[in-house]
Amino acid sequence: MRRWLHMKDKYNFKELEPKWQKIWEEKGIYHVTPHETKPKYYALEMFPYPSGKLHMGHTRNYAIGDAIARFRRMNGYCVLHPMGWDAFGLPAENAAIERGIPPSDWTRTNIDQMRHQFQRLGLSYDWRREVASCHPGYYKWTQWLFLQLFKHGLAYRKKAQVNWCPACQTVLANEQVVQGLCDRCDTEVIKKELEQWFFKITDYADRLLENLDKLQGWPEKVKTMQRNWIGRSEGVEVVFKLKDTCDDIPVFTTRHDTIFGVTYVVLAPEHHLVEKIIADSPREQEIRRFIGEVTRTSEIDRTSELAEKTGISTGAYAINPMSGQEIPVWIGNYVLPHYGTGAVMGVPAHDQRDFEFSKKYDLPVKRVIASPNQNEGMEAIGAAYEDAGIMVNSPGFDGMESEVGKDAIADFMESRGIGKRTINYKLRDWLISRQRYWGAPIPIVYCDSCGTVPVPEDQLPIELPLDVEFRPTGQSPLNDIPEFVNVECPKCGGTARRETDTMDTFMCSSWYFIRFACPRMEDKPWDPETANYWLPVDQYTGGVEHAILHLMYSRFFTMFLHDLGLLETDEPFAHLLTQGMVLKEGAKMSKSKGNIVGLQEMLDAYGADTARLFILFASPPERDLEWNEQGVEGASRFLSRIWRLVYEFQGEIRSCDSLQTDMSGLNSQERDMRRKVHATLKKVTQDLDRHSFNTAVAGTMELVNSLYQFRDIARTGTKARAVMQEAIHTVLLMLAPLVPHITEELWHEIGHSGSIHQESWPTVDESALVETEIEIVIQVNGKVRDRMRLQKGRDSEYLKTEALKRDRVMELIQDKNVRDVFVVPDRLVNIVTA
RNA sequence: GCCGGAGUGGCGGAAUCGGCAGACGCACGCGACUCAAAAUCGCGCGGAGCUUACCCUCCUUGGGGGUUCAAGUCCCCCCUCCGGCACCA
Repeated sequence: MRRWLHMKDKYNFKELEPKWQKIWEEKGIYHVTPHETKPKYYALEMFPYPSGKLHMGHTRNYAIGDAIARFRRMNGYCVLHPMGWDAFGLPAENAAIERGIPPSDWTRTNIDQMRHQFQRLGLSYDWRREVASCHPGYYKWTQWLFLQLFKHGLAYRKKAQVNWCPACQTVLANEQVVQGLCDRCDTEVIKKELEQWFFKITDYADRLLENLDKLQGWPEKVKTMQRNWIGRSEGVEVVFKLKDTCDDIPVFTTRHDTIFGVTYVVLAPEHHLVEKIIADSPREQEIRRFIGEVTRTSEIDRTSELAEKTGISTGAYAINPMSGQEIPVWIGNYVLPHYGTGAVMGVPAHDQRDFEFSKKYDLPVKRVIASPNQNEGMEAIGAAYEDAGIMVNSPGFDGMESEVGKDAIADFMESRGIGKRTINYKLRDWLISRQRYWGAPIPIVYCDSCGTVPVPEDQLPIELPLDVEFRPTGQSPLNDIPEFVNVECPKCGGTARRETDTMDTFMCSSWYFIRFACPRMEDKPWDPETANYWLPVDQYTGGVEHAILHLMYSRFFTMFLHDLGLLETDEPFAHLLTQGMVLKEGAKMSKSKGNIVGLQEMLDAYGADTARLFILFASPPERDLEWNEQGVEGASRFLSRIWRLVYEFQGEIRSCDSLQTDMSGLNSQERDMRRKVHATLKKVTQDLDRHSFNTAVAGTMELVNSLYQFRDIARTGTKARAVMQEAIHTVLLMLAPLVPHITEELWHEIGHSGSIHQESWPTVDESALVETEIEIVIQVNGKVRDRMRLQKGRDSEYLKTEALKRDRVMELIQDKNVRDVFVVPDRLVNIVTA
């Protein structure tokens, strides 16, 4: 009995999915090494935190990434598609505190579980390259990177007002504070004065900004978010002198054209001169009370636009360096200590905020910009005039257009040494210390005689001790381990103390995409030649929630490494796809809402291919996706439909020993069918290329529907059979990147012995697309009124005459004059009547 | 407030360059198969009117205006939703 007769009549994913997963793994068909002749392609999805369970958001991310990787592979690229674990972080510590499981064990168990789920999804990773950021072989190089930054003056320690999350018991970077709340646990963040490690990302502010224009493959949305975050603004820093003490009060402004309109100066309550000014003021107590109130206010309340602007006069005066005028010095709650110089000049006539402040405290308003349109004073309007205009009341600059005046004033200030052109950023340095255990230790030692000493590179990694007592105290638990803390100074050999803070986990994830090039290299973080072969990542796929944090830190690292000569590229990700969320009943799936659809349940009930197909079909990747159980049924039904089609024809297909390639002499039905096959192939190829998975699936469904209609004809002769055979091959190949198991199974059922995933993408036979006859739409006054079938390629004149001859057309235009006729060749004729 | 993105049948969505709106799927309805049900296969499916044969006509892509022979697509104004930023001097 011949083997194919054993083909099951029903699609049984439970049997075939594990079977192929095992074979793929054993044969290592997704293993990759640099290839001399093939073009390279680096497909990457954001590596997950090993929480223990994959959810639908993960599934979507990885289904999209896998489809991209597989499609490129079939198109002749040498594809790097790796996966790893962002394995340091707080949940492991919390699990340890709650359940007494050491973070390393908890993390390892979770990784094992999640890797198993990844494998059950049939994702085409080269698992030999797996990395975990908590592995000493990995974080050795995270620490090495810290040392390189330190060596180049980009890692430094300073005492500063920092964000402290009382729940997480650690400091946070600015990027990790969202509307005053902790990004991770939504607890209100408080300010603490602490000495911490920072990375000087601000040195790269301009490049981070400018390079965005080069990133053609990034969504505009993400680039805009980064631009806003960097917040570059051009202006001048102009120095006001304190009247009695001659202390400098530098002020940053973008409206130096309004300098003659300054009627007061406002300092942030935290400004360093405040102490000096109020020290012997008769109103000292009153002022201190005000400052106390402001600094006690939380960051959210203080920076909320709704918050009332309050201030207090210090009684001191400053001198306007341009006009020589004396103006009062105030302290205001709305002046932020960490932007610009922590002091602002007040121009109530031309800044709405200053205008309101001046009204409240009865400060003078002095108009220095006249609106070009109207001459009446703005006092009557009750608002500041913030637009450009003509300068007035500005001796030496009167009559100038304010934009021109800006330059003139900046030049004047620079020539007199009272101010200089300056660029300010909202971006601040990246705070990377964390007072927690489960992270990469900072490779620094403090010595009484040598000070801050970097650990020599040959002593890396500084390993994290594994048995640790957990008490969340706000101090790193590493403090309690004398063997860890007490060390010899690497410089002088004297007694020294190790830094006990660990690094922000975003540090670990800012370079993992490079490590994948050489995941097991021991003497170097990577081999430059290999890394330069693979990088940059050609297509990066992940959630938009990382638009700023992870994506900007990674760009910063890549630029830095480029500057060191360790990488050729200075941008890590050439193309970025940010996939939408998976929703249930319109809401994000979350534990608290209890609306999570677990992957495990999906895999058990429908299998990996159905889950993947539904997720890709239901919505375009960037858009949010509403989870719909009935939609999943539909996806499953489609796969069964393909299964039955192949089942029905596998005898015929196998009986042709080789693929029929002679397609001459087809009758018209066969030709139409074949045209549909190649037209679909063309469409699906384009769709996958632009990541339009939903339309690619829809197109394939349409083709399968047509093939069902063609079934009876397919049995009428060898030519028809050959068309069906080619069609089924094409369908399986087109779907292989999306649903790898069923296509592999059927590929073997129709007589192939090699893997479908090592096949080449099919080629469109352009000759099959040629249509001799075509339908032309006839419009009268823009409305479709008739259609005609004609030979393709007729000229406009012919189409026009033919259209006007039609009964239907003559009937409609009988008593009217034809004013004009528009012809789109091979498409439509529009007859316009008077 | 500012900056993005979106708004299309009962639902998810399609229309890639200004040229037939509603592909494909879900749901629903009808038919075939069946003792029956499920599954499957086939057909129908935006709304209204007119015919209740086929046809035909009108309306319809958040609302209003415009450009054009022709607009879901381009321009102007407005509404709603989502995301980001938000006293940044």
